[in-house]
Amino acid sequence: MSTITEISKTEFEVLEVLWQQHPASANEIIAKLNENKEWHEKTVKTLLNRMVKKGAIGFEKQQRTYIYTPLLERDSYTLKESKSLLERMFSGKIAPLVAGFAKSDELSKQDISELKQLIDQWEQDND
Amino acid sequence: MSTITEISKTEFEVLEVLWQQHPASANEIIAKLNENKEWHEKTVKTLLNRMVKKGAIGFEKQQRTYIYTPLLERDSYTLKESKSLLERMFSGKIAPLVAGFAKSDELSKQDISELKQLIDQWEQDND
DNA sequence: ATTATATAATTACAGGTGTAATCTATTCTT
DNA sequence: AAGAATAGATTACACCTGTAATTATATAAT
Repeated sequence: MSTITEISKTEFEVLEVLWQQHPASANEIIAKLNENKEWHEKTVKTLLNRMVKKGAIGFEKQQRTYIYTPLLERDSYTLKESKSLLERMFSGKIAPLVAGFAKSDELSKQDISELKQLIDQWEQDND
Repeated sequence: MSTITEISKTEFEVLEVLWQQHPASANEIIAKLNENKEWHEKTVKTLLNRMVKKGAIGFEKQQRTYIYTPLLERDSYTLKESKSLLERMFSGKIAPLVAGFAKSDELSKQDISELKQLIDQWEQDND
């Protein structure tokens, strides 16, 4: 529910596949993770365990195996993290972050058009 | 020079005041930090020490005391961190991050106008 | 029923972090 | 000169992280 939960970067990667597809067993999660890079089964199990303890995910027993589900919403978690970064390095403002990308040529035509789209939408919704 | 350096959140806070004003002695840094919240002198010294070891800051001896200087550019560090977050949670795209803010009403009229400004500038500079 | 196998729980372990206290060498006071 | 104050160096210490190995337990196979 409320995002008091702190999760680490690797824990996030595991949670990510659970967000994409849940509920899921440890083995399903491990298989999915291994599509991208090598993950040791034991490592993933440890991370799942830690996230259970942190309350970031929950599970149901399906006989001997556990079927996990996220207890944390992706959107609220990423928003919290984004706000934290903005707070820490850009006085909480979004523009300086975007300016940093612009300055070092990290923005594509596509990015710009997506941003314009968002702004248009915002302006329609507000005022 | 090249930003290989990993610094922690608290280290960043200390480095922040050094970026604002350098070179500076430990005491000057401590004084500045304490304008905002309580910082124990020993803690700050430890952090300075660690950053020296990491190569994030350097110093010159002024008799018995050290005068510190950042060896890391703020802009490149914040850009690196921003990119890292975007990579990890938004497939490297900026728009979804901004969309998250919009969705939860975290954008002000001011933010929007700053973003528009940036976009205009970008369009002028590019194509 | 015994053994092999699969799952989860517990333990490991080095390196980072936040937060200091203690030790050591030097400089300022008196 | 002797003692006090100070700056930096070293040590402390619990908790988090990344990365597993080991152990215990339950189930499947023979």
